[in-house]
Amino acid sequence: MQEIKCQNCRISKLCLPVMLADSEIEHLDSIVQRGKPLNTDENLFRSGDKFENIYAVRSGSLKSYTISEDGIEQVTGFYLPGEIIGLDAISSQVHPSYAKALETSMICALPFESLESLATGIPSLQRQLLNVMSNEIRDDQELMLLLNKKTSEERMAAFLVNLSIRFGQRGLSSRVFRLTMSRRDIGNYLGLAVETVSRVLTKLQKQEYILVDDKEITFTNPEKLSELAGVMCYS
Amino acid sequence: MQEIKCQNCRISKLCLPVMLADSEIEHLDSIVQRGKPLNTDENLFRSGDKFENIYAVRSGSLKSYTISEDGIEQVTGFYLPGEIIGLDAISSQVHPSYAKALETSMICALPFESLESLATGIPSLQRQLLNVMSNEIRDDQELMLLLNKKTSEERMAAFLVNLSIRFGQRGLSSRVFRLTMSRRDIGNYLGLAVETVSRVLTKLQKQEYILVDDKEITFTNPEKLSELAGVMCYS
DNA sequence: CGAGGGATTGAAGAATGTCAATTCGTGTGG
DNA sequence: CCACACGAATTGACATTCTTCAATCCCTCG
Repeated sequence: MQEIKCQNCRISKLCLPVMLADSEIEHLDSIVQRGKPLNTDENLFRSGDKFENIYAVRSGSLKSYTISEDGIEQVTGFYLPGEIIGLDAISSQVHPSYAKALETSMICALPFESLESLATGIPSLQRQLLNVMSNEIRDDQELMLLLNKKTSEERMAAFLVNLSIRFGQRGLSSRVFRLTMSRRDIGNYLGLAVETVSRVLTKLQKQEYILVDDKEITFTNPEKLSELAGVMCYS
Repeated sequence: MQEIKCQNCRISKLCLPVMLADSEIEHLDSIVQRGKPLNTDENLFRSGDKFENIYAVRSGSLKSYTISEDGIEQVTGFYLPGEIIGLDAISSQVHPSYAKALETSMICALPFESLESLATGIPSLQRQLLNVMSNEIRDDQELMLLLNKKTSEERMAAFLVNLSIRFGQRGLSSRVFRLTMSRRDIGNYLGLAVETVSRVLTKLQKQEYILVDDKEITFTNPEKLSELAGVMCYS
């Protein structure tokens, strides 16, 4: 079996190596640490952990979340292969959030110190790092609009369309896909009660926009769904 | 009158120059462009504008906002002296949001190309840039929790306490301060109707947590207010 | 086979939004 | 200089969406 390297990683074009020359990718690859797979419900890191690495998802999916003083959980994002986790810890040097695997997942750890000094010598890497962070800021602002101004249906539609596009970018079907997160996680993320998520999904099904089979979603009317979502801005 | 430079800027310790050596600040200062003041309601940039600079607030205050396809405005943040605007444009090279002055404001423009190449030679500047972005990501996630899980009172309290702390950091009173934004902007930002903002402010006043005189807010019980806010995480 | 968590569905309740009227302050033009 | 108009803010009455509580179903796992 071939060794896993950035050079032969199928999703490198969605990950940090974008825009890097072959020799530069080799440098990057040399600092990447690939551990054993993370099992479902295992934490990649916890709030309060010392910040040492940022992480790229190689396969599987994760959720990030914070827990407030009063113990309320807030899901802040879902991460698919090629996406970067842990950027919110850079300034404080301590993770302010948690990250947990939604399914068995392979993770690439990038020691931040090494990455930072490597980036000093590779402008396009430095740039890509800023790009990834800039995207995250933009997406978070999009999400704010969603949470502030949209109805439960619009939120759900936007969520599904967003996921669909991201699956598509990763070579999977954007029409049929499996949700790896629970209804509870979705509701938490979108600011809705679990029951509301359920209701909205059945309603969207009755309108024949989607087909719901437990975790499996099929788009039967992607146009209408996108329209309802108000065409979110994607990375 | 002394020329305005990063070296003698009172808020440099809150801005990009943090952690920079004197000689490095001089380098940074050399690329900073300081234009004429921005008047109330003037736009610093608009959505769709080509991305050329990021901006540091020198004095005054601004709001950033997006406008969705259906014309709905979403206020995404308020910026005080020392804070950096425009980071969400880095990856797309086009501003995805608007920025508008809430009062007469002085702005420092930092040509991003120059800043980027300067950062390559000054690791602590590169680092500070990442810090600022990391902070913004963290704060946005905090805000998400606020919008998703908190009542109107808690949101308002969190908003006021956050502002209070930021004013304090800038050498202003954290007990008495003036809101530069309208009730409409506050409501928009917090995901509340203007009327709700009004009602909540009067309610907080009746509970003797604060004193409201139009735009002027006085904290009469900061402890209770912070408690209600759930002690947000600040940068 | 039983237990438990996830999901769905129904009914009732609460928080916030919407609509409408009023006040207040400010700036503009006669 | 005053009157008027306009927008911002406040307050009340009502409507709506979503939440909460509760019961049931279903699937998985021990």
